[in-house]
Amino acid sequence: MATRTRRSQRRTEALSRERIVEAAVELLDTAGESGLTFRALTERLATGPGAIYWHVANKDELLDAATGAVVAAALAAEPAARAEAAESADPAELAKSAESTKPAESPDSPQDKIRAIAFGLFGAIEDHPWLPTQLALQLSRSPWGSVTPQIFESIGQQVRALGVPEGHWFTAASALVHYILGATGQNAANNASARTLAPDVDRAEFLDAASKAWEELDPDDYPFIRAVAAQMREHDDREQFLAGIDLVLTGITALHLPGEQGRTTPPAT
Amino acid sequence: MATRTRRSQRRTEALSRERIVEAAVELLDTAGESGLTFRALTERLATGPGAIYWHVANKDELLDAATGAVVAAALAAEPAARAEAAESADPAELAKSAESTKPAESPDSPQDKIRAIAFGLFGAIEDHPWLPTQLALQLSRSPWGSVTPQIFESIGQQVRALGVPEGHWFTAASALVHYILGATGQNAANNASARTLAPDVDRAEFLDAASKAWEELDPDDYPFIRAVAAQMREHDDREQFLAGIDLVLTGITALHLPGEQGRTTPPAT
DNA sequence: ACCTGAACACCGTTCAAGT
DNA sequence: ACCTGAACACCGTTCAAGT
Repeated sequence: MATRTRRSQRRTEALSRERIVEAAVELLDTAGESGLTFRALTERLATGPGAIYWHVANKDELLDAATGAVVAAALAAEPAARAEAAESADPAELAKSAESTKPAESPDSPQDKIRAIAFGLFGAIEDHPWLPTQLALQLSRSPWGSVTPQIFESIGQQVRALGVPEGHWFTAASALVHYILGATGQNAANNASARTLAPDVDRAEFLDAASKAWEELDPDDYPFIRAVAAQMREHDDREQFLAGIDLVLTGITALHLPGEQGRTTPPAT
Repeated sequence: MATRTRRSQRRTEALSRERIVEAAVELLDTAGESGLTFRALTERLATGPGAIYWHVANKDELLDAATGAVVAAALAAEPAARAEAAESADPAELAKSAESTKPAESPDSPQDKIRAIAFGLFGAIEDHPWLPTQLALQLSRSPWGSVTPQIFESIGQQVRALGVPEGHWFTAASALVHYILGATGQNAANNASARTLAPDVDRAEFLDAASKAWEELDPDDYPFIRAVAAQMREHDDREQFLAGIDLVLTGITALHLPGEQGRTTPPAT
């Protein structure tokens, strides 16, 4: 802890948009969304606010760039993500789901690639819990800004590879992306609140507490949540997340399967 | 336009948390998220900031209360929502999807109730475009605050009524809620950006412009989005939204159907 | 118990001035 | 072209004081 981000050191390197975005991500990671201010940024970069505004139009653009950088990294890490997931998840659980009666599906099937993309984003929130919130904010700022299309595109390509009829591409890709972003956001929030409420306590204990809180809800108003509280206690985040992906994938597959008994709506013609 | 929110008029009514939240919603609706400030609020309510802080802990709590009020209204409007939706959607489209080969399904089936809940929230964004963003922000503030559980519960009850095996309740309800919130957010953003970019132009022209922008993306980087751009031009928001709901419903139904050919993962035991 | 409103700390952003 | 840093407008929040 001798040379801890000495500002005199940094001063030598030239300021650039890239370095600013990098510093913004670091600040978001370590100090949270409220920790990213222009003053904190200028201190970290040893400059004045004017210098930052030379490279970046405003705070929103900076936030978008930070979000974009992290998402791009997560999507690029696709192949590695699966291995990492296997490593950090409960080995017993993983083995169980791997060996059981899964239908024939090639190792690099579109399904697997979709899971890999999803897992890449899911994993990114561990280091960047602010990601889902910023994705939502960016969506509201500019719906078809740069980040969402990246995710939509990478998922969409696999949807196409899945053999989904063209008329359903948009619907199928949207359903997957929305599920992924929603579940990712939910999980980031859970993590954050686990850390905030009890920083020293581990995840399992937090889930236990949360599940108890659920069980104490008014049975008349919240019968379902109460009933589901028990499941919550012993659920594994990654497993749950994957189960949701597979559920949506099942729905998508049904769009072009011959015997379409589960369908509730006609194709869009 | 004679007596337009005269402050002297209001002064007579006593200040209350309810009235503050009501004013906050109005401000959000008319002036957007950046328009809701304590100064604008004090002016509208003809008080000082201290008075507001007597009834409300801080801005986040106020935002949460506003979000909660609007969501509660949307969920309560369930039955009416369908009728309203039928009225404002393109009649030809609706008729088409209504008469065609839909499998036998009672008029008040869980599926229909889920669609009604979803439509209620979907419809609420017309008047309250800030809703999805605030839902996301509230989620990140307190994951199991008051609003999300309300939505989760009402969807969950129908999931149970659907006959989903208990082990999948959580997954099924989560998938639905995430899709609904995601699609709702996407749509709110589209509406907002349509209004911002071209306030005088109607929705169809905006979609046309957006779809053209998509078609101009680099074909090497965005083959899927380009391919899907054409679909986007002639898509109907509500129809698209419903198609996504039905896709997820199909996936859920497959969880407990006898011939489970679409499944890619074993049940959670 | 409920309300007033001046004051405080902090924020994003600007801009004349420097190199 | 790139950077400096004081200054500005505005924000959420506090709190001693009133009724």
